[in-house]
Amino acid sequence: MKTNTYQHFFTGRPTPEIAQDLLGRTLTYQGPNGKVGGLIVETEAYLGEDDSASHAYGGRRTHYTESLYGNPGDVYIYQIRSHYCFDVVVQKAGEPQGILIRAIEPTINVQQMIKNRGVQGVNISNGPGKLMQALGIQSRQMDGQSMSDALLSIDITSKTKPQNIATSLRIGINPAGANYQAPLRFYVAQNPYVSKMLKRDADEENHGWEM
DNA sequence: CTCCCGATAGGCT
DNA sequence: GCCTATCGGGAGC
Repeated sequence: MKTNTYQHFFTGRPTPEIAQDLLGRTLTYQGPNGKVGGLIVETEAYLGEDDSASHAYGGRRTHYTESLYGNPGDVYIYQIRSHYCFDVVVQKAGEPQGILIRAIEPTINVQQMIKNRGVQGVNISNGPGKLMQALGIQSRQMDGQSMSDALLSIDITSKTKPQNIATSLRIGINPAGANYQAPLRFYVAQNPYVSKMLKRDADEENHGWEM
């Protein structure tokens, strides 16, 4: 049962562990121009009410953040400036933890994603707003839906194993107010589609995946 | 390549 | 008005 599999995957272990386990799994979107998607190469964990960087900090629960409080495997889509970003909701309902998908390596219908973005190369999807534009998602329409029946989903039945997983502080959060200085950003070391990637660190040979 | 700044949209207090 | 889990362009190294 797909629903139960989702529940099992997205609950019952620490959010940072789930965030790492998402690396190398395939994110797909069944869009109006066909299926598009790629391998997840970068994630960030947001730990809910006690995490000052979380939208649910201090129990903040509004119409806008409501879907963070939903079931494990639900979609949380929000907007920052003119960009849309995507979280997977994790942990049990009512516990507002989430994992931000920050970058993917395009693998499915790459030409369509190039078209959606208007650029080629790593800039197709090396950032949370960019990957959403690459997929062709430019609204909050799917916010609150379960991935088990949404057009947007993650294949949790298989993954391409990263050779090495690197960690860092999260990007773009206010360091002064952050309760969590912990390294809650995870990425596939040497994968060129990771955001803020230095060119000299990118491995053009195997993109950081196990062979 | 790295740093810095302005643009831009929507929801909150 | 204020804030933000961003992006892309431009200046300077």
